[in-house]
Amino acid sequence: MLGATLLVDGVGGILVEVEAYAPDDPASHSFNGRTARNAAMFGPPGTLYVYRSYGIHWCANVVCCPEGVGAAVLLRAAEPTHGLDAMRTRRGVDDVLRLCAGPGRLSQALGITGEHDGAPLDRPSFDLHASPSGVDFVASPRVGVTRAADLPWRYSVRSSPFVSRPRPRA
DNA sequence: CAGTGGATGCTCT
DNA sequence: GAGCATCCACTGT
Repeated sequence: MLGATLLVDGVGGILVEVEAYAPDDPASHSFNGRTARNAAMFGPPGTLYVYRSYGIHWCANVVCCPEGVGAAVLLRAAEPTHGLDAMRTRRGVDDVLRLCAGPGRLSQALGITGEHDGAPLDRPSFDLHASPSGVDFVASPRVGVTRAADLPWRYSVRSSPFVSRPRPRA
């Protein structure tokens, strides 16, 4: 996922920070099995899983495992490349470094909401372009999780200024 | 810069 | 009724 370009209605950028959530992972929404909320996590690869965070924000994940497994990758940050004006309007922020730096911010900038939960990414209005090979990345602990906090499953493009805070080491 | 607290809704106990 | 895979504004150095 790192280095891939994700666009929603032509607006988006290059993914520079993601987090993995596995089915046997106490921090994963799928840990206690399938429910109404997490059903999209059990869909086929390429399915979008969107949930509401802290009552306010939307957070977007991409299913990257076979159907029925219940695993997904949280999209945490992107480097804005397409539709900067639309993103600035949606975010109410001018600084390009803060448009997509964080899962709630990224979803807001790309216009992703609960209506997109369960949507397939290989169809309009989405565009997902594969990353170039050989992306240089760093692994670090996941942000904001209390269970399985030791797993270094937050992956960031090394030295990218577009990642969220707290900034990963090296 | 670091630390604190409020907003706010839904899921699961 | 607790607990969030968060963000922003505000405080004090």
